Amino acid sequence: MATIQDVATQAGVSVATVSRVINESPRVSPDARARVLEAIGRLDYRPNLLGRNLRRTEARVVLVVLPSISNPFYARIVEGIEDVARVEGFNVLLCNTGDEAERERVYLGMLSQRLADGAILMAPSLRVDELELLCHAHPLVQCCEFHAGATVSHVSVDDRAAARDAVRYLLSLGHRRIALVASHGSLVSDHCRFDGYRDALAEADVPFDPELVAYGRYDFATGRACGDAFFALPPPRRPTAVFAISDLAALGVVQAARAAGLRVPEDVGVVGFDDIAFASMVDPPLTTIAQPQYDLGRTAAEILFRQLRDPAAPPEDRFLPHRLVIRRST
Amino acid sequence: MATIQDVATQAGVSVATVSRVINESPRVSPDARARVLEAIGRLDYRPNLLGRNLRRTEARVVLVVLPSISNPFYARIVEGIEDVARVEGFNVLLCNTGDEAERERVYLGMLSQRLADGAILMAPSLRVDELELLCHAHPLVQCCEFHAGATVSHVSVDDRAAARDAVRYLLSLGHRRIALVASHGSLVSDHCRFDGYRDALAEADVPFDPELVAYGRYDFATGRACGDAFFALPPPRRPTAVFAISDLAALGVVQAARAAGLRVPEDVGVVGFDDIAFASMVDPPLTTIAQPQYDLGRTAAEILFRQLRDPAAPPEDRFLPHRLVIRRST
DNA sequence: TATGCTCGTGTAATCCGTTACACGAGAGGG
DNA sequence: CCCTCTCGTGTAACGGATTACACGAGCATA
Repeated sequence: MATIQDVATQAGVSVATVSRVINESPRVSPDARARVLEAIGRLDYRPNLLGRNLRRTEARVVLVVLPSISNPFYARIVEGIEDVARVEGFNVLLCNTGDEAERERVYLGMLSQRLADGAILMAPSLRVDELELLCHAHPLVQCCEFHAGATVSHVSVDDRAAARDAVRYLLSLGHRRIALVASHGSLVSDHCRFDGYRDALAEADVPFDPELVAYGRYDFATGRACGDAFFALPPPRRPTAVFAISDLAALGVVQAARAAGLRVPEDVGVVGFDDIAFASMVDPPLTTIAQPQYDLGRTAAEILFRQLRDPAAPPEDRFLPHRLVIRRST
Repeated sequence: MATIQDVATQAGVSVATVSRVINESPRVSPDARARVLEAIGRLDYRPNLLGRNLRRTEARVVLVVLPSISNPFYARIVEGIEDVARVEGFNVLLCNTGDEAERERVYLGMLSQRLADGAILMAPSLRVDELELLCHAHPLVQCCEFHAGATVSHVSVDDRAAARDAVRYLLSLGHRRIALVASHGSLVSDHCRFDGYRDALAEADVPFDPELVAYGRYDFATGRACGDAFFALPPPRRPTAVFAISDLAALGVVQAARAAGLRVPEDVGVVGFDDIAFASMVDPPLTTIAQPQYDLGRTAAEILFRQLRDPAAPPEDRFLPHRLVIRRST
């Protein structure tokens, strides 16, 4: 593989001049530039970026840390991040943590090892203090999920308002027994969506009934299990509608309803959260709170690059608008 | 940020000794080792991997090139690749090409720029000659899709046999008007699945009817459009079953059937391909050909690392077993 | 003609580890 | 007591680029 030295020799100039041509410095005579370009072409020279990166102390890589890329909700966000990163000349390194804090730590260690310049965290399993420490040393952005109170940039929808909108809508359809598939992790969306649910009930003077809240994760199995529990309740206590913390969980609820011999939406209404592509592919198409996934990704990346350019920039908290998408599951 | 020199000074040894400790060379006295480890701890030293990588001329990165991570079929494969890469100490760089050959070229350029050591291609849009050229210079594995005849390693299921099994199964249910949602790209799965379809029809002496084949891509919209066309046919000509080239397309077909007032599976049977997680979450759960996605990823990675260790290793062609998963859409 | 610019270019230091080679000390054998 | 080995360690070259600094040439100004 040709090196910059080979090009220099071939073109009859010094390595400095070759480097200047590559980096489009104006201080190169047209003549020298032509000879260098010619040599580069002849030798099929491509700069060794390991050398450049070492010299510049940058990797031009951003970490995208998430529990699992198999969750289609993240996939679309990643595309938003990638599109911004590409125009900035950065690469996206995918970091599946499987929700293990230790794997997350290993990946984030790449920052201090200089293999990455910044990171976007989707659902941090790190403790707040670790996060804070880290963000003093490296550009960091939380996307969608975040630790409330941490002085780390973040971008997300207003989860509380979004959940409130979803439940208000169910109330407006006349539902009074509205169940919630929730999660009690340490992330804001867990709390906020729960709070939004209670907000809406309180507004409508519908008493909160703990029997109508089941906890789990954000996946299909959780929805199925919670749904099974809800629909096992005898008719007066059984919910007539379910608000699920994610579309995946909502799909599980729909399946549980069918298994219990209930029709959606006639016997039970279901609302999801996220608006993944699948929400509109299934039958019945899912009513859900749409998160602007692609824009969440883009925005997170934009904030990250701002911090990369100006390390002194203060952390930003950005909220993007959500949207209630009414389909046929309600 | 501390460098190896700082550690050396702090520990009262030379940088060589520090390096030996880090790389677990046996030629270090227990005493020196202890002092070095102590200094590393005190300074919170982490080796700058840019320096190491330059010296070793490796990036410890594998490229995973695919059209779109939003397709859940790929997501699971990526996890298989990642799990193997992690134990090898490699990172996975995600390369969404959006099916643009140019973007694919840019990403693969990272190989010659030393930012990556090898690549796994999911659905190459490069020409065969480019591929061949590339694989002489760098370890390369094609996963799932591949250019037939290219002397580049690959791992996939036997697409032709798989499609044959799917159609045989529909025939065994008594279907005679079996439609196919196909694709006419240059990839093998396009051809092979088509061939398998014809194989099965021929075996059963069912005449091939071009009216029952529609072409598109692998996505939901394709399935919907092709399904709409099929179900617009008047009853004697209308298919009683559809075999779709992917689960996503099958989902589109199911939606089209519903839109046409047809019940699945009573009026029309649908079989997909891939067995993505969603196939079992929808209603009716999809009968499909399961590809061992995770293992496809693992195997591709294993072949890649074999080639990385021994660049002279001959290309491998590996076929993994598929499986007909019968659910309720047939 | 001397002075001071600008311009183009080259030399060499630098980024940070890794490792070939050299060297001195101590052990063991003859 | 000398020779040979092994062991632990250090020095310095090296990987491939970037860039501060220096320098000579050419030109304009005084």
